[in-house]
Amino acid sequence: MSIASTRQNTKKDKTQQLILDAAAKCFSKQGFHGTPLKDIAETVNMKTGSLYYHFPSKEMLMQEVLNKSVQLIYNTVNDEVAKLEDNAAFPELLRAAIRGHLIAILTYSDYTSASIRNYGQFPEAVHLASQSSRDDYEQFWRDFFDQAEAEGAIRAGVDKHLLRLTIFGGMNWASVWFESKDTDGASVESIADFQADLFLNGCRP
Amino acid sequence: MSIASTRQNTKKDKTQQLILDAAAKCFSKQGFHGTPLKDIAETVNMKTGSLYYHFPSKEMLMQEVLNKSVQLIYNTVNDEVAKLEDNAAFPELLRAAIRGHLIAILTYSDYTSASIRNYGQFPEAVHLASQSSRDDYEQFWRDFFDQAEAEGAIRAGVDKHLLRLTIFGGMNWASVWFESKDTDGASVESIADFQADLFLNGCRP
DNA sequence: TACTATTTCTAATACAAGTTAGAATCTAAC
DNA sequence: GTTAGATTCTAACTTGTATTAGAAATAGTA
Repeated sequence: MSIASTRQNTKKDKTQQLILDAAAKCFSKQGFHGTPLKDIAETVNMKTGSLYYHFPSKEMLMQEVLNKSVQLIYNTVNDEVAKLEDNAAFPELLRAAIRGHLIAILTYSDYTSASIRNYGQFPEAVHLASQSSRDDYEQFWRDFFDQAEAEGAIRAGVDKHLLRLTIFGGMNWASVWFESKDTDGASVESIADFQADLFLNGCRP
Repeated sequence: MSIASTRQNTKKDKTQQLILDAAAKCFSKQGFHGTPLKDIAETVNMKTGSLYYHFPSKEMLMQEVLNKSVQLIYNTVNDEVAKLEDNAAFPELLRAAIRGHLIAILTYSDYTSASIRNYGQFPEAVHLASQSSRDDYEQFWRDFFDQAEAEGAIRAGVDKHLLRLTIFGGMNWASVWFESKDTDGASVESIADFQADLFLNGCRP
């Protein structure tokens, strides 16, 4: 209802996007409660009150940022997986899914880390508004590991639930440490390859 | 200067601990900026102003919570590792270190998730005050993997830096999802065993 | 140019929150 | 029981912030 459908190129939509971008950037750095609307307004060269012509409340702004974040991640993961051959095996699929998740998280880091870092803290209404999208994405990964297990691609005795949560942790945590290393650090692809390899094969010789 | 030394059993120290506990609980749930002092005061049946008899500012409260959090984690990890035989091999050591980190994170979850979840958001002064402790703990893990590599316990080509960051992610993320599952979910020990096994051997058959 | 709709600004409101000073209360020792 | 010290409360002050209503300005159109 909010991302794909409001893609007209009217001037109004354009400034709405600018405001949303500014909000994502501020929220990601200072948190929801730590960000005054004044900061967001200044980022787009506006006065605070003017924001209300485009958004009904600060909470709604956060809601849009969170929704867009989930959409971006889900779409990117789907894209990366879709690039593979139809008969791709589990290791390739996992590598692609991790790559997609990391690309989204680290490319659109304003949106995703605004969401990931402060998810626990914003109001219940914001949580509820993104619940179904997040459930969909979670289900994607559930199905993914279910199928892998059915194919015998996962070692017996491995708890799929903990597996998914641990992999999520490894990926999402990257949004915390990745940033100061714009050029010198590892590339997103190489991080994805590393993590996929680690989760598949471990670090032992 | 703050944790071990102020362990007298005077009434003053006791209420200071109560306030610190309340602050940790509130901060962990609502974040630093999202927590009014009123909430902390009510948790210990006080009026807001009375807190200032024990703490000079809200920021200092956060600082103490963060410091205690780092200490708790580091100490617990050391304890778990120290329980092992002197000649314990890398897999056992890693399992113990992960167990310690998770025990700390999930047992003292008020303190640790107050710190982990909002670390990026609180004022610079708070960051600086905990910098050295955090550096020490990070160095512990660096040394740990350096030695493992020297012993040939880590597969050639595995990036130790990414390895440490990814393992940290897997562990720290547990502070986000672990909580509603007090009894029905996996125990802390079993989570630690699972994660150690995953990072060591991967999930493939 | 004049008129209308869109967008932004100004200024005020209302309330919440961190902090402080001094009064009030409680505790414990003499 | 009185008194001194420790602890908490009351009541203010100041600042900041989300939100709103209406004025001003801008842009587009006939």
